[in-house]
Amino acid sequence: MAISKNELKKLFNRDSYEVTIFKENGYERRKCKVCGDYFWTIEETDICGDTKCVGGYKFIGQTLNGEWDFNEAINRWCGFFERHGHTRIVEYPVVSRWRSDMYFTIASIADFQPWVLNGTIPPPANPLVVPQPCIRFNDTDNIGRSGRHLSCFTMGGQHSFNSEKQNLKGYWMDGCMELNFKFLTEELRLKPKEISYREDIWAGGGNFGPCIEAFARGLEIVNNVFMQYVILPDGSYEEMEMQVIDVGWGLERVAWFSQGTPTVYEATFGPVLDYMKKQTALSVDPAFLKEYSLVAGLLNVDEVEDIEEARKNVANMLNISAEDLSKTLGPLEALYAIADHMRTLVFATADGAIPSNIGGGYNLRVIFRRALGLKDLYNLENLDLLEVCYRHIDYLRRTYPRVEKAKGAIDDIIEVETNRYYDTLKRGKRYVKSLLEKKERIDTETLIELYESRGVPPEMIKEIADELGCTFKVPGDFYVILDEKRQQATRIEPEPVEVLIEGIEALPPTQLLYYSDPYATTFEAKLLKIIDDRILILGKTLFYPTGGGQIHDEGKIDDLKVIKVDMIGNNIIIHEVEGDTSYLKPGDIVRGEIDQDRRLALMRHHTATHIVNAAARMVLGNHVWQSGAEKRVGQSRLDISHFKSVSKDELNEIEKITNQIVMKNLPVHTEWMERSGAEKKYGFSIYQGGVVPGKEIRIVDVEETDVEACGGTHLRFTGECGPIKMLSAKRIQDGVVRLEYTVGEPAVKFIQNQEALLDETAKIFNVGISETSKTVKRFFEEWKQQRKEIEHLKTEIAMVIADSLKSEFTEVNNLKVISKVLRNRESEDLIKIGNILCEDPKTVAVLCTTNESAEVVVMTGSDAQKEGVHAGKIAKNISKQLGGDGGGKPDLGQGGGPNVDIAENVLENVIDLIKVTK
RNA sequence: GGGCCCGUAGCUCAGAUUGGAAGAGCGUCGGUCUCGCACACCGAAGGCCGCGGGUUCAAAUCCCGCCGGGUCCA
Repeated sequence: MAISKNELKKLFNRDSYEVTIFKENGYERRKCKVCGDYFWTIEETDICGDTKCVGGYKFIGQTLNGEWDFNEAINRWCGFFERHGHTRIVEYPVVSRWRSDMYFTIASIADFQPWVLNGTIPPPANPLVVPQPCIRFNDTDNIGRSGRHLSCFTMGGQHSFNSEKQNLKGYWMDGCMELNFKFLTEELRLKPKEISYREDIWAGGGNFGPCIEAFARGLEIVNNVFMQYVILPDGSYEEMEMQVIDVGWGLERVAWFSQGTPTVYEATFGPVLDYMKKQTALSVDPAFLKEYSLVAGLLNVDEVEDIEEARKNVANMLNISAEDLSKTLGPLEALYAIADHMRTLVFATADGAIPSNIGGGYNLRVIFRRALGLKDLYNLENLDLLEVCYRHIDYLRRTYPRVEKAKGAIDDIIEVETNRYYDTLKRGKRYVKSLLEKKERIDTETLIELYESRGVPPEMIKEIADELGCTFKVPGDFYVILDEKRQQATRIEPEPVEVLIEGIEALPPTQLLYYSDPYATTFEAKLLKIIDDRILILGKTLFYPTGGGQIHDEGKIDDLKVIKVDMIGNNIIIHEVEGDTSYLKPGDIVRGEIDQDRRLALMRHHTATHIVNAAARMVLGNHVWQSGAEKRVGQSRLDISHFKSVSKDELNEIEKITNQIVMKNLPVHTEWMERSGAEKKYGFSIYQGGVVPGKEIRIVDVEETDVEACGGTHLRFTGECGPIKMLSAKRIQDGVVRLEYTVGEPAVKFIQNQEALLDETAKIFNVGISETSKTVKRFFEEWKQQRKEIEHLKTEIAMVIADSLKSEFTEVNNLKVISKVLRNRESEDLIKIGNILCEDPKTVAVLCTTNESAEVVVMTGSDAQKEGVHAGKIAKNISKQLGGDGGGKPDLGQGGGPNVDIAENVLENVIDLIKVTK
């Protein structure tokens, strides 16, 4: 960002922050003597109220409002704002499929980005509140230990939108702070003097604005953010057209504050944590826990350099050693973390995310493995993670009924992931053990390889080394080196070059004829523009452009062949044609005709894709989401999220169901709908294909089967698909399975081809098709059998030949040199013969066989080697003479060359050679 | 989306840098021992070195592509 926070601060002064509620209640502006920030208070104090500044939490053990549990906190909070003119909207999924720039919903405002904030569509209500479950993975190390960090939390989004252009009029700072004050005093029953408000700046995503943090009893309860300015590319800034109140209440935190429990976890996980404590028979002295939690607010890796260091300080304050502190709290912190991690997994699974090694799935895998690791570290055998998930579901569904959807897959996911984790551990341990036993030095390079490729952290190596009694020290800079390596690896990818064709901005959007009648083949249209003599832009068109995973139509415009169709800019379709366009000029009426066979094939594949998607969900479970697709003429593919490979049986089942849907001949309805209306009616599962831009979206509804937002061309009835033949299911990534299939005529052709292959195979063996596999198996077995027999026979032949050669030696320097050219043998045979000959240690065997080329094997007995005869060198020399090359070791040399004819001659001179090459 | 690692006997893996005879341990089967079993000892069987190309006289080994699995990160 071009402007620093300090520079931004200068833009706002006392007047920027003094809202009506401050004036009315006599709040005065003061400067905090600890942090130096300005804040507003009624009290005679010069400390702002932040946890750090007041020296820890002051609300633990106190309640004011009747102890709201998690669900009640949400209802109370929503209820308050509903009574004060807000509409409560249904929360969005935690998996942010409507956005391509993030995997998980990280804040309530994300629900409205980009479509609402950029003015494409109006907000669903104004002002509104939404209890939005969010997932963040940036503080995982703190979870369980800080007492307040969570990987999944509910952000109570309080939003008010202001835009003249769109005629949106909500409240701004005065109204916001009034509501804030009211909630804190009337609902949470805080006294006005207990509340202090700190001035700050909020900046993010190219926007910034003032914000006011509310503190009470040593806890920041909420940050009121006012999105007001946008930063321009040149570093300057201007007022946003749409100004938004973005207040994100941490509703877990509200529940915590209301109950005054030692940590946020007790307040949030309710019965789940009780169950976990009971299962593990874990208890910590409540008095100690309270004392600890009062100062635990100071533990925060963000603001304290080193969490270990911070813990030492806390231990000091409690008058115990850091080790004792860890020992006492470790297991409890593990429970907290496990509870948090499983809750995140529940939410994510309910919305269709899956642990994997890619994308957001990796974060899920990491936290799940962290949970398993903690469970093992503290020997929490009686803790059944699946049961923890079920209890979370049971508790959460009171507010979020949709978490029930996690039930379908979470048992399988946990089983698969658990096995994977322990398999990896086992493999890693075995490997490290073998390294250590071989007494190999484990240098930093090996450490990095172990970590990055085998998932073995250095700490584990240390553990294994200790077990084996080896010495091993984890280099202190290990993670630093890793970091550096990563920074080197991260290159900034070049922005995709925007294809901007000059002069098209002025053109109106092309009228899309393919939607009104996808079966139409000809049309007439006015030519608006010709670019580079090959790109035509028409006023309207039947040609479908590449998009939404469906490739473009082909056909003719007049007599020009259309080879490519794309949509650019503001819904303008460009046709790339082949041929002479010189006769055309803008304003001409042209006649278009699309290739109907191709279009129909594409429609069959597209409608079939929706059917396959639905069938996959039926067979594999509701966690299945589309994660990519490509619809072509001959065959198509659909990538789905699934946590293991799809078996052949499952694929067959999918194939069966898809064809049943086809045979039912269900109607396919298409309809344009307003975005939020469609979301309300069908839910977020309509975004199977990912991001769909625009105010209005097109809904494709395959009756009783599948509803998706989709811009493709579709059939009227499923029966028109014809046969759907599933071709394959491959796991292209962990967590993603690619289904390939073909539809209609190409499906028939494929089946016929398969049959032909089988026929051909059966014919070779001269058996019926039903006998083929049996026969092939028998042939393969026999082939192996006979190969072995040949092997034995070769050995016997070698013995015979060796026997006959034994006496054919020439004595040189007390060595027995045997050289012989054999016909039609293999070097393998020569080695066998040589082996027998060299049982006599004085032997030097030089053997050659001639087929299309000559192969040479030279072998030496032990005495010959002692004399310095080098088989490899001799083989090399001979092979070179034969026009090739060779080499080898002192006892065995091999080589060969193409000059078969002179083999005899070359070997005749071998004796001289031995003398020379000694 | 990017990077890295691994596919060799039923299982777990060596061999790969430096191309030159496919190995070990466990398991299986047989034998010795025993009334019998286990142990111990002796022996044997068991390999399209993931698949397909390329380089080479020669590839488990080097290069390219594919398939299957694993792992670290944005």
